Amino acid sequence: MLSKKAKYAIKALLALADHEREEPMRISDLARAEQIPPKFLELILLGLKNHGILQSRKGKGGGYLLARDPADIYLGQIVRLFDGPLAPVPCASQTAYVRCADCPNEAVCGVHLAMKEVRDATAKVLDGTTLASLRGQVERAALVTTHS
Amino acid sequence: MLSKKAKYAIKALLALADHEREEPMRISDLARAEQIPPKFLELILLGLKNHGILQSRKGKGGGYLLARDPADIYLGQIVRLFDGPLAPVPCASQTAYVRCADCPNEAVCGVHLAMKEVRDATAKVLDGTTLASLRGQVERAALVTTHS
DNA sequence: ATTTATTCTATCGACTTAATAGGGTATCCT
DNA sequence: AGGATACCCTATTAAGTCGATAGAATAAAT
Repeated sequence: MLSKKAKYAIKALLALADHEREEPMRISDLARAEQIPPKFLELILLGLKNHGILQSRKGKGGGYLLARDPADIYLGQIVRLFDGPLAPVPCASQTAYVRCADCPNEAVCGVHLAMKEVRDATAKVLDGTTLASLRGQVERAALVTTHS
Repeated sequence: MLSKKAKYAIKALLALADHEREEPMRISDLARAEQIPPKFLELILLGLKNHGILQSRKGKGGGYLLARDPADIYLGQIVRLFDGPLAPVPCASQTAYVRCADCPNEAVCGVHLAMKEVRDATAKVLDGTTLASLRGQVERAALVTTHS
């Protein structure tokens, strides 16, 4: 399950990617636009900032803006930040591997083998999708919808 | 995250697939072999039985056995049974679709688009893996390990 | 200085998960 | 018949996580 935090984070980032660069957006405006509880969004944006994904400016005219090019912000990083490793089990994680205490030989563990495939498939999608590419997908989908 | 229930279920089912067919296994033996708390495993096997995946026999010489051929038991069904839909968000689920209350147009929602890809990738793996095929993978992995 | 807007810490209730307890019921064997 | 065996079922609990809110502190602009 994707947490609300991760979901809200992606929505907010997409909105920021759509917004003019170098032009900060306020928490309250973002919250209203994306239907997110403002104080909750506050926490999320702060987390994104502390991980170098967002920049912030305080005071009048301040707010949040992307710290990097949208083509350099991967969904995989966002999801891992809020929800932890992509792998369904720790022993199948590439970025946060933890051995199973009980498992005598992970190389011949059915659960391990199957879940490693799941984690690879998930990582292929999320580490292959950037804010920019996702924005492109949304635009193309909007065109299709309009034409019908 | 894969729950312990789902993890234990897969382990137990694999053990049953390895075991001679028509020959029941006791909860206590399965629990010892797979390092699972016996009373917890009891609950899990009962669930599998109530969904037609296992059969049971009571009394002396009783226990649990597979209700179908291992080639007809899909990991996707097991995981869904214990952990719910594979999709990270309800609006991306094929088997348990639920619309997002706040989302005005899901066709152009970035989260929806990305998570649908994740769910499809996950489903491709889990609905493409059976107890029999997984058993095969484990066997092949065991050969490789032995040869080195 | 005052306004604006982010920063930080603490807290809350609701829900879920992993596990255990304990009695009930069906079946087999002698 | 009757005990032993082993599954069946419901309830409970302790711990942890999640979504959300509160409120004061800090920094920047005018």
